[in-house]
Amino acid sequence: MNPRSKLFQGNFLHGKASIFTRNKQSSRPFCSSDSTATTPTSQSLNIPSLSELISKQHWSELKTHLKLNPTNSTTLLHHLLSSEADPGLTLRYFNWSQKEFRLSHPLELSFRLLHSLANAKKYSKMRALLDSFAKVENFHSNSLILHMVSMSGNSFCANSMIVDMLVLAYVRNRKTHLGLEVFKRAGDYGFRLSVFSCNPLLSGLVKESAIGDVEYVYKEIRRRKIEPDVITFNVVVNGLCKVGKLNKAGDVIEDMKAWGFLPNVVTYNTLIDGYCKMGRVGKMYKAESILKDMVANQVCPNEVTYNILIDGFCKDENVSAAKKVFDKMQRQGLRANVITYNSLINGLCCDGQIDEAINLRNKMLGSGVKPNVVTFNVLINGFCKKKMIKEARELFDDIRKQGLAPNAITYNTLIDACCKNGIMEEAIVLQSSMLEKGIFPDVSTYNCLIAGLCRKGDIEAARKLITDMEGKGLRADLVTYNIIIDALCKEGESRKAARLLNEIFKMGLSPSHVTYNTLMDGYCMEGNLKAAVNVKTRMEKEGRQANVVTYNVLIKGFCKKGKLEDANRLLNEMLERGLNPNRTTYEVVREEMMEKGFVPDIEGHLYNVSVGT
DNA sequence: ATATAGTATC
Repeated sequence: MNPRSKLFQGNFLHGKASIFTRNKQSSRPFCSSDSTATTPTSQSLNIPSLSELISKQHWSELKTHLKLNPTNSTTLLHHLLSSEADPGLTLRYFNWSQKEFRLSHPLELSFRLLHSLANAKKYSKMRALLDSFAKVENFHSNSLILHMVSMSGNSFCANSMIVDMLVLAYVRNRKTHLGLEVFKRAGDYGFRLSVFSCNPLLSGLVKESAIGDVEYVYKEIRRRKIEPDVITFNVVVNGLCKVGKLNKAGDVIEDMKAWGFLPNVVTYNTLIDGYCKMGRVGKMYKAESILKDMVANQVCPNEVTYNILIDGFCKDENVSAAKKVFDKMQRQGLRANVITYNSLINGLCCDGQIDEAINLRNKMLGSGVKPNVVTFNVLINGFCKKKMIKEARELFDDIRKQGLAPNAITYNTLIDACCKNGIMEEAIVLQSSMLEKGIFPDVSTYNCLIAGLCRKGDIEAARKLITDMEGKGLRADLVTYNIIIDALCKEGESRKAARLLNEIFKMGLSPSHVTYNTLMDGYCMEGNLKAAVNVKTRMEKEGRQANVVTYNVLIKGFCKKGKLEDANRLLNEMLERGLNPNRTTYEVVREEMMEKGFVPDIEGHLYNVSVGT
């Protein structure tokens, strides 16, 4: 028996620090575990000759020696780890034996192997081993795992490295929350993590929109004095922007400057995109002022910067401003790419300028930029919005001629158009043809069809389709519920619709703005303004601020009942909260208030909206 | 390892 494993066992069983562990670590959380550590018994095995077989890589011969008793393979691993065996070879034996005998060696041995690989600087082998570990790992508690890591090796550096790589392995295998848990525990042990794990962890948390966790990790990076880099800050800024915490995103940029890091083009682009997508009144003005800041700080805008602004202006229903940015971009010597064209073509389509959109597509072809399936999707959508189904179908047929393939979004767009134009049969045919092409109808496909049936007032058929969909393993999502709620409201069954809110929570979903706004609209149509206002209160209690549509719905409801003073009060409240009135707001006010001789306080502002700023 | 475009519900 070798001294190392004896020490290991004593240490493990009694929870005392061995001479190999630092005093600091003796207070680590102790786990009484299923100690799978086996005491090596070499009597029955001829270790030297087996080691010889491994070094010669005579696997089949080795198999015949070991297969009588597979626990022998673990014993052999023990010996390899305790001897001077080459770690690379031990790793090969480790992988081979696990696969050959369909077993998992004790966790402790995996980590001892990692330590010996670390000593031999075989970092990519460590990553691969941890990656396969993270793939199957679900059941061990991370406190046990960290305990194992710290017990199975004596180098603090190697411990930190292994934990760092473990976080990365979890994140890469889409187990972000396990990665986060290890990150937290690593703090208890004092292990030093690096940007190589922290950045991907942050990025994974941003993708899951776990913004609270992003902020926690960011704080911990500062507290634990982990060296960040520009990317660390950029990811955090992105996370904050995605949930609309734009001021906090600005604070992080100030932090980074104080830390000695200069914001780069990605930092600025991220913040500009944040304002474009989540900003309120004057957001595009703000976006352009960030662009000016960026230039003043000698950071040169790139294609992405301009693409973000073009899309921002288009979504803000200001295509002419988007066109100006498009021209400016080319004057700066930057080439429009497929995303630039797609964004602007989409903007034109949404604005009803389908001919302009086609012209731009031709210009795109002329300048040698190849369209992709998105280009087709936005144009098909443009034609569909104009009820030009024939043209949309022609474009659909062109996709394959261009050597491209339609995707689920292409089909969904067409299916939705058929449903909206009363040709449900066509929609069903398209749905089955997508199956033939190996593109699986998704929840959106069903939502289009369900909405189509609801529009016809056939809620029963819609419910049947939901059952059908769930039979195919697709779960109803929030949009599905919103569609049903809308249908019930339109049938004058707002109370029934309201009961679906509880069902939404039961499904582990949470109602969105659309859900509440739809229900509010239902109550307004029934003339039950009190119930509608209660929905607004409930929504705000759930942490969802009223948006423009909320106000439009309520204002319309109050106007219909002749309560113009109340409608006016809501308009003011909307502006005070920094919300931008849109065309609908304007139309509601024009038609419902002005006609009754009532001039709302914000008429001047609405006038600007109506003519376009 | 970070930033940009397209479908369905109000």
